[in-house]
Amino acid sequence: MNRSSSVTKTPSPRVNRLLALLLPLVESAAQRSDRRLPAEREMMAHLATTRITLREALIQLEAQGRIYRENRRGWFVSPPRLRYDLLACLPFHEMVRSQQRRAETLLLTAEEVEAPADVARRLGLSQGERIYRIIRTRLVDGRRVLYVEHHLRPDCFPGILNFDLAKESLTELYSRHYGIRVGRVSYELATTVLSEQAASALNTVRGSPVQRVTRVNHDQNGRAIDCDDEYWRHDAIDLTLTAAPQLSF
Amino acid sequence: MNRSSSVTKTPSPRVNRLLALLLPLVESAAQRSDRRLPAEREMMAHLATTRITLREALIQLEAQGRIYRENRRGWFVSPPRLRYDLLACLPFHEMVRSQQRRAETLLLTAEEVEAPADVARRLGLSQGERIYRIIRTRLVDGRRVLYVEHHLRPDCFPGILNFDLAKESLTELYSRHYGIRVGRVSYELATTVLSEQAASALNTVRGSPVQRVTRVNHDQNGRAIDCDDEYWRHDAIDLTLTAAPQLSF
DNA sequence: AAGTGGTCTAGACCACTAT
DNA sequence: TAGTGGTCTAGACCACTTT
Repeated sequence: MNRSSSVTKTPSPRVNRLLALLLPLVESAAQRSDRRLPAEREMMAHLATTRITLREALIQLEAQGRIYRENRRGWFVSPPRLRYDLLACLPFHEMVRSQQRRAETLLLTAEEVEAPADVARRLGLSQGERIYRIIRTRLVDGRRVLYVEHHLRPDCFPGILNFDLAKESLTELYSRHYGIRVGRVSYELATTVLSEQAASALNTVRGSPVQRVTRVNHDQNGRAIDCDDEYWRHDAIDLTLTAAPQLSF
Repeated sequence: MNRSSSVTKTPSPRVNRLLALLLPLVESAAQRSDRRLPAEREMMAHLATTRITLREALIQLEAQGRIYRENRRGWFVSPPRLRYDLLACLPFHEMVRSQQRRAETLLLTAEEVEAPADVARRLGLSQGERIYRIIRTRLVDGRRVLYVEHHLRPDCFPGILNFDLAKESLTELYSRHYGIRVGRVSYELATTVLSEQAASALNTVRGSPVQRVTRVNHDQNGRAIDCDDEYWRHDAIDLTLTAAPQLSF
């Protein structure tokens, strides 16, 4: 059988054919309540290909944001994305609820540690100064989509580690108990991969692509008070933002 | 030989070992003028592994943004990232020059076409209306880092296709010849993969991750005048943005 | 023509999840 | 314990780039 029926120089590789053949499987899995795709060996037999080749096609679909995997559990069709408006600055639970989705938060650790170099730089501290670090996993409709590390200046938030950090919004704690309101935020966005720890917190695997959102919050007086490192499953969000351009520099 | 000397449940897989072994190679390649890594088969012999396993490690490094590939040419160490301030709204050449880098633009096509559904939606047109589409590839220091499709409302910019679109900045054409200034921009950001066409324009390959930046420009009166679909090699940019949060919705 | 990465085969064993 | 995905082996041929 001829792999390329057209005159293009590059023959359509098998993976491309597979991508087309997989689409109906994806669509029918999207109808199922668990959104699960058939087992790899099943698809491999059905599509008459090798496991490595099939997996390459699946990884393509994952990179496109159409499917995702849970470590050693299987492949699933991605639910609709959450809209994440960078300038709205909504607390996570509010953002999720406002879109008729269900939010959950798991607290992994909350402790005082030495500031890593990049955190110290962003908060204007010297390296080795101590900060509060809060690590959480956040879920939307039961799916783990976000791994986030918060780093707080302890002088701004004494005793904050004693609150129930799985339930409370940090933003609300800031204003309600510390009288601090966020006056300016700066973001840094990049595509990257998860650390081993973050991957296991998201039930996923080393290689999957993620969207990193780094945020530094400043108070009303322009002082950096905390920063976040957010790692989102990239298929889970639509980052948006609307603004009038700054006229100079 | 024991692959895991600690008590962790997950044994460190070979790919992790490879990643560590590859770092010195990456560092020494970063010194070379062409920034090129050794050939895969050479590294594979040097590191005593298989090509598939080696390639998996390389793809990891690519996903981390440390190295990149050019189709069938080889692997290279990524140069320092370009800072891309979303709110600065600088024209490409200016943004690049201001960071002491060298910018180039290649014009691929400039023609009138029917608006695709998503473009029509973003510009507030009905599907099938005609628009100007300009497709360009942009380079930084000789490296192809950006594939961008512009879609323009023809009623705003009659005759714009006759300008030298490889040299001229669209933003400047807008204000100089059409008296239009951009009053508001809205962005949508996502991680995705390249189409076949975009991949070949960037000398890269189907699977490589890219950062997509979609922008809709509005004029002083709030009317959508054009939109871009930008596809950046994800290791080429640092997206940044600083703003005061909006107080309600 | 030689060398490069891109793709593919046909298996295998392992760690972990689900039952 | 059976089934799943994760990892790995040892090759092969092909399209394209470079010499």
